[in-house]
Amino acid sequence: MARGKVQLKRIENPVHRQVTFCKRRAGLLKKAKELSVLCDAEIGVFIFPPQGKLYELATKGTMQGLIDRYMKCTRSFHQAESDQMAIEKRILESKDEVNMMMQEIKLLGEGLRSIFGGEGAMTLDELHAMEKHLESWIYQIRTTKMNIMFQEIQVLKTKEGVLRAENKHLQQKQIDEHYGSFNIEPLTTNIPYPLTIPSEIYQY
Amino acid sequence: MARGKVQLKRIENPVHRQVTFCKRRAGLLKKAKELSVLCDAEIGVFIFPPQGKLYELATKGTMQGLIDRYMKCTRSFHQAESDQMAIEKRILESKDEVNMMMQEIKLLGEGLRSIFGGEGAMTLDELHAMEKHLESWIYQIRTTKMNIMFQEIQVLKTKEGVLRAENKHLQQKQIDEHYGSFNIEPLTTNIPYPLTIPSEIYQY
DNA sequence: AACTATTTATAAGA
DNA sequence: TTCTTATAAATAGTT
Repeated sequence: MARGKVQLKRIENPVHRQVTFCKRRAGLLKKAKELSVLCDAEIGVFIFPPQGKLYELATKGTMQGLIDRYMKCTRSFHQAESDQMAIEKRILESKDEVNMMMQEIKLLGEGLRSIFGGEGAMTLDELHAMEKHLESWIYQIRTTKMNIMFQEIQVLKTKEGVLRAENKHLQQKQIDEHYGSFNIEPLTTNIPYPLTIPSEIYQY
Repeated sequence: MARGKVQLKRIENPVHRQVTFCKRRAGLLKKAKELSVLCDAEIGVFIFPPQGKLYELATKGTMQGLIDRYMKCTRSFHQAESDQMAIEKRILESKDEVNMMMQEIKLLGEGLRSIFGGEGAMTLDELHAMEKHLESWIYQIRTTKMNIMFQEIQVLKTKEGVLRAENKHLQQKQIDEHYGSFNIEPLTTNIPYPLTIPSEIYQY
C-alpha cells in the first residue's frame, strides 16, 4: 500500500514475504484491538504462518473462552446438526471398518475349515472345538451384548426425540431469548445396562 | 482516520458505534484475507459484537479445523479440553485401534497361509496356539466394537444432557445476560485393551 | 450508501 | 529486524 500497489497473491520472494508478514500481522492485530475497544466487541484472531508458529490475540478474556463461545453459537444456530452428523458419520465409518474386519475373519475361518476338512483325521476334534468356540463367541457375545447396547441406544434416541420436540415447542414461545448461559447439570438418568454374559464362555 | 483522529476508547453514540463497527469489521476481515493470501498463512478471526451475533472468517479450511490446530498448539499449556474435543479424540483413538487390528489381521492371514499352505501337517500344539490366538482375536474385536458403541451411547447421553439443560433454561426463563462457559464432565471410559499377539505363534 | 479530507498502513529502499 | 518516506488504503465525518 505504498510505493506501488501490491498484487493480491502469494509473495514468492521468501524474504519479502517474511517482512510483509511481520508488518501486516502487526497491522492486523492492531486493527483488531482498535475495533474491539471502539465498538466494545470481543475479538479473537489466530494466525498460523506456514512454518507453524502460532500468533494469537483475544481481546477481553481468553482464547479458550472465545472458542467456547464460538462453539456455543455455532451449535445453537446453524451448525448444530452437521456437527452431530459428522460425529455420527465417523462412528458409522468405524463400524464399517469393524464389519470389514469381521468379513476377513469369516474368510480366514472358512480357509481354515477347508484346509482341515480335507485332512480329516487327527485334528478334527481340535478344529471342531475351534469352530464351536468361534460360533459361541461370535454368536453369544456379539449378539447378546450388542443387542443390549443397541436397545440402550434406541432408548436414548427416543428420549432425544422427545426432548427435541419439547425444546422446539418451548423455543417457539420465547424466540427473544437467544443468548443465555447453558448450564449443564449432571445427567440424572443413568440407566444401568446389564452387561451380564455367562462367564462359562471364557473357560475354554 | 480521516476527517479527524479518533480516540482509542469506546464510542458512546450507539449509531456512530454501529457504523464504525460495520466499516472496521469489513476492513479487518479484508486485511486478514490479504495477509493470508500474501503470506500463505492460515488465519481465523471471530468477532462478537455486544449484541451477540457472530462474525467469523477462516482462511483455508474451516474454523473447526483452526480451532483443532489451536488446541493442538496450546494444549500443553491449557489442559482443559472441551467435551467435543474429548469425543473427537476418542473417536480417533478408536480408529487407531481399528487400524492396528487391521494390521494384525493381515499379519495373521499371512501367518495362516504360511503354516497351512506350505506344510499341511498341523500339530496339536499348533492348533492350540491357533485356538488361543483366535480367542484373543475375538476378544479384541468384541472390545473394539463395544468401545465404538459405548462412544455412541456417550454421544447420545451428551446430547440428552444438552437438550435437558436447554429445556430447563427455557422453562425457567431466567434473563441472565452473561455468557458462561460450557463444561461437561470428562468422559471417563477409556477402556484399554491389549493388542498383543505373540509372534511365537508362527514358530510352531 | 456515497463521498472526500485526512489519517493510517505499508512497500520499497537503506 | 528497524527506520524512513512516498504512496496506497482505510475510514470519520458529512451528505
